[in-house]
Amino acid sequence: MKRTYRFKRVTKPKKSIQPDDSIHTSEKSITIGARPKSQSQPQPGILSISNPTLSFNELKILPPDLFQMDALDLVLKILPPDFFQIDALDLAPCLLGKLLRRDDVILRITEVEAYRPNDSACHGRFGRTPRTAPVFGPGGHAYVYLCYGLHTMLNVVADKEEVGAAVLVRSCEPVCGLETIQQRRGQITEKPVLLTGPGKVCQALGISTEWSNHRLYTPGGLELLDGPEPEKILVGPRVGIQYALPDDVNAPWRFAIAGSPWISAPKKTLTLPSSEI
DNA sequence: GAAAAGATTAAA
DNA sequence: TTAATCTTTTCC
Repeated sequence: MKRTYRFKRVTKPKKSIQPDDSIHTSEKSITIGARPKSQSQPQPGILSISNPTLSFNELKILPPDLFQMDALDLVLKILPPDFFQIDALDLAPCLLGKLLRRDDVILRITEVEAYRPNDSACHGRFGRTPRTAPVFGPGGHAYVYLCYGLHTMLNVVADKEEVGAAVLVRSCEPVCGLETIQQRRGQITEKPVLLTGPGKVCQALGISTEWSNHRLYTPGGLELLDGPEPEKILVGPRVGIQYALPDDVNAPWRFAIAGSPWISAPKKTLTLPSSEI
């Protein structure tokens, strides 16, 4: 398994980190900006990272070069298998804010839907079939399928083996690798239209159905990483399941980060839970 | 073996 | 609003 470190910013960066700033990495720190070798302490205007935690905002302003380096392993943490082995209804909101990484692309999950056992909208409702077998595997695997013969959908398998539950990733916000995302999407834009919709997320990650059953908790390929927790969460009924039983159609099992523009249509059906109003 | 439908998207 | 597109499941 990949080693994980916790990092902390020990000096304030300049107003913004420039892409051509030099980067120094070592076992215990990442330093960005010109820093004379003779000086043991970071100078003002230099970002130096050493134990513990790099914040999400800091992550976003790091220069692209850093993300092609092994140093990235020092600041991003892969979530362990245990994280996924819970009810899909509990896992779904927990996935908001988490990061999906494949090669130089990192996406922050902004919208999800839970699919569960005894749920007439869940692909597991027909039992274990060649396509849905991963859904019945242990939590933490990917379940990827083709929808309408055109679009691939990425699910995170939830709960214990044999349960048959998963969480659909419906929308994301770009964190790293914008150019690669735009290239794969065939659309040069930074607006939400780039990543709001489950088919778009898969396209941006370059994921096909061959990725179904891939382990998200092992380094390499497609990974699910820890990320900043959202402040408030919106809930609402799931999208595009009119064929299901009324109780399941109405179940509020769709979740999204409140205030985020990176949410797919329809948005009006999402609200703060009654307990927070 | 045939037919219907689908956890969608982009364009008109 | 609709076409595009194809795998899975179900029905005969």
